[in-house]
Amino acid sequence: MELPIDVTRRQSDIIIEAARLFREKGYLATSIRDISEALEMTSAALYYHFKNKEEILLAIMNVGLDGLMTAVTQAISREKSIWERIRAALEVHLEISLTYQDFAFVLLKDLRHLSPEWQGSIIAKRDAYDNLWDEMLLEGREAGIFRENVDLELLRLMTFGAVNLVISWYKPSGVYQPKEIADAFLEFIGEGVLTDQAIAAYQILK
Amino acid sequence: MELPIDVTRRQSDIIIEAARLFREKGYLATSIRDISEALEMTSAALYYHFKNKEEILLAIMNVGLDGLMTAVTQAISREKSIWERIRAALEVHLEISLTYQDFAFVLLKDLRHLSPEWQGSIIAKRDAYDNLWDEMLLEGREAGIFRENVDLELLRLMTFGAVNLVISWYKPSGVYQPKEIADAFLEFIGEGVLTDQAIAAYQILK
DNA sequence: GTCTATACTCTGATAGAC
DNA sequence: GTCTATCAGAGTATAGAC
Repeated sequence: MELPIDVTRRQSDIIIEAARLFREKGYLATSIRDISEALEMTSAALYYHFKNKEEILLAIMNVGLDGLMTAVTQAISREKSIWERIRAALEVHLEISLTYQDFAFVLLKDLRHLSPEWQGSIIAKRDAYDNLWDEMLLEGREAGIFRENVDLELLRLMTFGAVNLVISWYKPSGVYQPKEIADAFLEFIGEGVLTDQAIAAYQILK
Repeated sequence: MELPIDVTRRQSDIIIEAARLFREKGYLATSIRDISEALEMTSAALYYHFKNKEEILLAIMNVGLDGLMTAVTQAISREKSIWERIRAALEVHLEISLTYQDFAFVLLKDLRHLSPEWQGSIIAKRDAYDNLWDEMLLEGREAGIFRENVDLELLRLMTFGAVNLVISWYKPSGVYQPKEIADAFLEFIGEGVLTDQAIAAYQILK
């Protein structure tokens, strides 16, 4: 697994293992010793690579958000129509969230364990990602994809909410792949929010 | 606030205050001293009322689940048609979850901090509640309320998922009341899962 | 970069007086 | 039923040798 930011090889090992443990046991329930033992090093050695436990949490969150933002931005830029951009964004969002489940999980659950200053920096990054979606959904509405009465912020929240639900079931070994789940999801919410015109277009694309 | 199970007055105080703190700071981040100081007593005094910290968590979960089960069961028994029973169950589920938010929150987030044995007892109780819903939704499908292709377990999961989303925004001081939110939710998912016949019936009932 | 050793703090929990 | 006093253990983090 390659991490998208400027960290040393050893830092990257620590981030990946810590994310796994934070997900498995929770941030507070995971001790510095748990992490170091899983990496077959002493707890003191960890402090050479990170200033403290909180900085490991911060690194996990930054890696997770940067990875998601980069992947979704790239996916969007490859598509021409707004409909295809939304579909691709959903698929890649799901794919990244499911592939890097530990990061997605920590991002969702452990913001409160960051000090207020760091919390602010992560929230700002998350807001930028949310904005990307809101702009895309707005463009979608202007293009007549969504019914007039659909609240777009609510739609984004429900979309992310559904994705988070999926994270709690999904096993990488299972039969469903992110693309299939994204399609099933579009189908499920489809009749509720999409216009007849959009549904017809979707049938053609499949 | 009256608690529905057999606890002393002081135990009830502790349960309510602990639930508030567990929600605010998290179970592990809340110390026995935090709870006792909030109640203006010493940490040792707490141990007269509960054997240990875990038993407080268990009591919160039992109170929360019993309260939900009782309220929803009663609401269902008051309604005649399956459609009205489902609508009433949704409304009361929301109302209880929003009125006793601390309990709902702890129930959702802190199961992992219970020892395996206690976890089993809470999961069994939760399964009984889920079953109540599944039976009701099944009856609804047999009565022709839901489209044939709707997966009922998925519907329940998405319903609870949406409710959980609401819990994270809802402020009791706000303008929206549980009944209004339940109606808005029915409207939102309505066109996706309900049959035309059910929608028509719903319009009449409003 | 990693180790040993250790300082310091906070935690859950108990004993025993009142 | 609540208190004072206290303990054992675990937690984060650091100092300094290699």
